[in-house]
Parts: sequence; structure tokens; C-alpha cells
Amino acid sequence: MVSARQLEILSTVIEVGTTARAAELLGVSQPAVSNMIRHTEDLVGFPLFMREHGRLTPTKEALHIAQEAQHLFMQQNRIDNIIDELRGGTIGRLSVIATPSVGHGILPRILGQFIKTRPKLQLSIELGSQDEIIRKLGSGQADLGLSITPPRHSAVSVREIANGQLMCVCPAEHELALQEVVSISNLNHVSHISYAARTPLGQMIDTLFSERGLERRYFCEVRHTATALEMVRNGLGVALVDSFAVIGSRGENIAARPTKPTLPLKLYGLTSNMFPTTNLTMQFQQFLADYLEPHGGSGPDDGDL
Amino acid sequence: MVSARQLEILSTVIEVGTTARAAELLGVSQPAVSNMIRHTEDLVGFPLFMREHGRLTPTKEALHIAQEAQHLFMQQNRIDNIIDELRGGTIGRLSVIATPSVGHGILPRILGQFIKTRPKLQLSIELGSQDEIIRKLGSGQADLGLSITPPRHSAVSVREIANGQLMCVCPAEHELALQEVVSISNLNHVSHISYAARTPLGQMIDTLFSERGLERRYFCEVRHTATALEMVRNGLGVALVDSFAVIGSRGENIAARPTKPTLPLKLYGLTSNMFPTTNLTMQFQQFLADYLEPHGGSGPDDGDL
DNA sequence: ACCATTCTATAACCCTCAGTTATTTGGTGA
DNA sequence: TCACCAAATAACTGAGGGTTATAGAATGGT
Repeated sequence: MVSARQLEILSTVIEVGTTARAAELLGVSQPAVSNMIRHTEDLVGFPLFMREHGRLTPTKEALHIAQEAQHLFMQQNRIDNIIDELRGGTIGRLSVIATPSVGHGILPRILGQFIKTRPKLQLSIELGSQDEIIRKLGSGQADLGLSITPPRHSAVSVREIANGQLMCVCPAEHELALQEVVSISNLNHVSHISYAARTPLGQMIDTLFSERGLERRYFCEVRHTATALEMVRNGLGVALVDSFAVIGSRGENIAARPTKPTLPLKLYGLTSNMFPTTNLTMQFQQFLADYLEPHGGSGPDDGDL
Repeated sequence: MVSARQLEILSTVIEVGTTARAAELLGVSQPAVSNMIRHTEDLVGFPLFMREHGRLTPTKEALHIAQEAQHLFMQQNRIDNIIDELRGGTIGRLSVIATPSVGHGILPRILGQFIKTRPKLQLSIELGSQDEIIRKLGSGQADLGLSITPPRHSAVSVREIANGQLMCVCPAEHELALQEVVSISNLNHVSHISYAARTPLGQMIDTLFSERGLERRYFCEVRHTATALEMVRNGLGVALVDSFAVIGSRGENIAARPTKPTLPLKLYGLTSNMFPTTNLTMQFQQFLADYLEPHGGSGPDDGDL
């Protein structure tokens, strides 16, 4: 019925007293204001201003309407702000589920960076297996899955977020730390901490070794890179760890070296294609990619953390 | 930034699921909806719907915005309702100040009728002298003054609301009740209740009598018609009372007769011209006029109440 | 496999309405 | 009476929200 613009003009005229000043305020010409008021009066069916002595004085009705209109303007502003924030990704909910390797290492650190500029964000971080990731994504309970093994599943789309590689991690004073590049065959001659055959990382490493006719020997079997790292940190041995986990960890007393041959792997971002991917999710993936890009390859300088 | 119309269309599409049904709902064509959504997406800078399988499914962001927009629509509706009610005079504040003659008699009765169709109205009734009426009107504390003596004052404008006359009121069994018309000279031969010389009614009647070479004799002097009426009702005598007071009173056991000569008077509506007169005030004046119009003159049938 | 149906998107056109500039009218005060 | 200021009017413009007609993609029934 009566438009927001009409209420805006009405309010402004009441506020500043004359059509000319209102027009100035609103950035339009004086006749525009004059016409709009007349038009609005026709519309509502009763006078909004008394014309006397060549001036406009608002009627009680007009004052009443202008009063109410303030609430409308509030809501308008509110919505505009919300849209701004949605565009900027500064509000919303971001639910990430990651494999433990990623979720323990880089994820908390990078999320910490991410929310620094988005304090209103509501976060959810969860760790889970491949299957759990798929399930949470499919049911809409999570926005983004992070994994270093890409699932082949019709309901999720996969994006390569960053390139990394397996790094050999050892105590800083370890003999292997003297080498710039560690040959994987060396691992069989030291106390090697590795992964259960069932785990994705275990399978991946198994494949790599057997492709090169090597046997994977290790004295300790763990499930997560975080565990392996912790053991290395305590001087219990050396381990192959994905570079993402290394980036995320505190680097005291441990050295990370690229391997020969290099064992490339990728960090994958997983989103459901049953649900629309939020803006925010896209932004976080990009943020991740940007953050990890310089750490990406196996520059020799990345060795010591 | 983003218009109410855009939000309306967005919400509707989300609600009903397809552009075609939304268009139908909104009473526009399907392309109008389609274009508007595209336009809105350009405006906000992020997608509001996923186009897949030839269908639109809203993004989380769109749902969020639509959610918020509901509040806006509420306010819109609220304002439209308020305007309707202001137009219909069903909301607002009506403050009436009347001389006691009017304020005791017809005013409560008529106001009772008036608010029957306007239950949300906020009322204020006050009684006061001419001077007080002028003052309250001038200070904006009252919207409408009612009086049977028109003030000559620049700050109030006067409207004649109804015609009436002085009526001779006596107990139903009184000798004067036998006459259809009572000659005012008769009053000097019965127990006559009249008004103090200071009161407007006293002055008015004084003038009438002296114009006809009569002396106004009375055994009892009161200030208000209500008092006079009450006395008549209790058989204490007869009185001249304006017809408005008679209409307002309960008519048991009393008779009202026109006089010879007729003593015309008018009910005046007084409004300040320092402040705009509200719609509602105008309506109430009209209501009064309509209500009193049939009772107006001195038809013989109006005699017995 | 194909056709009918349903939905979105595009194209080309239209018209109302909020805006413009230029000017007039009305009121007040020096 | 003139100068000044505010509101109103007139005549015009452009953009946006609308139209019809139609194309293109996906779904479902026989």
C-alpha cells in the first residue's frame, strides 16, 4: 500500500520541517518531495500536513505514522546489514568435519586465523572417518569435509585445496635430520613409527613402498598422524607424516624433511551436492588454499619448523 | 539497497518452491519473478538459489534473508493497518472538553455510541468553563470543545454542530405539562428553577426575558442544567433547559415542552487552529451532528421523553 | 523411446512513476 | 513595495518492474 520510500520522505519532512531541507537530506529535488507527499496524502485519504502561512506542519496522524515507520526503517537496516555480512562471510555457521590428521593439525590453527576477521561466526569442528564425513555431509549436518583421501561418492563434490607431501619427521638431533632429503629406504633402518594397514595413510604408504619393491617395516603402529608426531616429539622414533599435519604442529625439537622419492598428496575439500554450498564454506576453502599455498611443495626451507 | 518487493518475491519463491506458483501468488507473470530473482542476486552479490535439474533450491543465505524479511513484512502490515485505522478513525486519542450542560447530558451518551464502532479509541472527557475550554484547546491538551455559547477568540475555530432550543422542563404531572407549548411568561407564576446571572445560560435567558419586557423570577438558582434537571425530576419545580441536556437525560417522570417564543440556541464545536484538527475530531463532530439532527427543532413529538 | 508436462530463462517491448528543471504562487518581514 | 523563502505546479525523462512469446532442460507416463 504505502511504500517505504513514502514513509522515508514523510519522516524526513517531519524531522527537518521543510520540503527543501528534506529534499537536500534525501538527495532529491524539492518538487520530488512535494509531489510525493501530495501523492501519499491521496493514497492514505487524509491530510498529513497543514498548509498554513506557506509552511507545512504535520498532523497528529502524520506524526503517528512517522513514529511507527521508524520500526520499519530499523528492519530495513537490519536486513541490509545481514546481507552485507552474508556477502562478507562475517556471519553464519560453518561446520567442518575433518579426518583426524587434518583436524588435529592445521584445522584449529587456520580456523583461528579465519575467525579473527569474522568474530560473529558460529563454528563447529568435528573429527571423523571418511565414512562419517560422507554421512555428515550427506545429511546436511556439516558444510565442509576435509580429508587427504578423496572419496568417490556421487553425493559429494571434491575440490583440491592444496598440495602437500609426506614428510619424514624425526627428532631434531636425529641422524636423519642431517640429510636434506630422506630416502624412504632409510626408514627401514631406524625406529619407524607408522600407520595401521587399515587407515588411509597406512594404505597409501603401503602402496608407495610396494611400488618400489620395498617392505614397510616399523616398530610401532598408530592410527593418527597426531599420535605419530607426538611420539617423534618425544624421541621415540621417526615417522612419515603429511605436510599438513607438520604445518599444524608446534615445531620444537623436531625436524621435517622431504623424502626421496617425494610422496605427493593433496588436501581435499568435500561438499555435499545435495545441499547448496554456502558462501562461507567457499570462502573458507579459499582461505585454506591461500594459507597452505606457500607451504605447499617441498622447498628445502620448509624443513625446519 | 534491497527493496521490499525483492524480499517479498524471494520469500514467496522460497515458500512455494517454484517461480511459476510464486508468480501466481503475487499476481504477476513468471518471467517477472525470474528476472527479479536474478536481479536481486546481482545486487547482493551471491547466489540465492541453486539451479539444478531445472529447479530452484534456495541457498542457506537466501533462507536466512527470507527469515529476517518476515519481520519487515510484519512492520509493513502494521503500518498499513495503522493507516487504515487512522483513516477509519478507529484508533487514536480523542480528548473532549465540554461545558457542564453538554458534558453531563448528551456527551457521555453519544460518546458511548461513538466508541461502539471504535473500540480501540482512547477517550478523555473533561468539563470546564468557557475559559478553561479555550485554554485547553489553545494548549493542545484537548482536541474538541463543546459549548452552547460561541466564544469569539482568534485561536479557536467554531463549527455549528446542531440546532436546539431552550425547553421548559417540568414534572410529568405538572400543570404546565398539559400545554403543548409553554409561554415563558408562565414561568413567573410557578416554582421556577433558573441559573445564576453569571452563567452563560443565565445571561442568555436574562437577555431573552428583558428583550420581551419580562422580569426573570425564580425561587432557586443553580449553575448547571444537570442540577436543574435533577431538581425537576424530584418535583421541586420547572426549569428552562437546553434541548441537548434534555436529550441526554433519562426522561422518566418529566416532560419537556417547547417554549413560546422559541428560544433557539446552537451547539458549537470548538477546535484550536494552533494545532491541526485530527480526522477523528472531525468525525466525532459529524457523528454528533448526525445524532442530534433529528432531535434538532421543536417537533411536538419530541416533547415527551 | 517418445511425448506431454513442468519449470526456468531469454528476448523484445511497454508504461507507470519517481525523478528532473524551470517557473509560479503565496506569505512574511525589512 | 520589494526581497526572500517555501511550497506547488507544469512539462518532461528514464529506469525499473511489468508484459507476451518462446526457447531449453528435466521429469514422468504410456
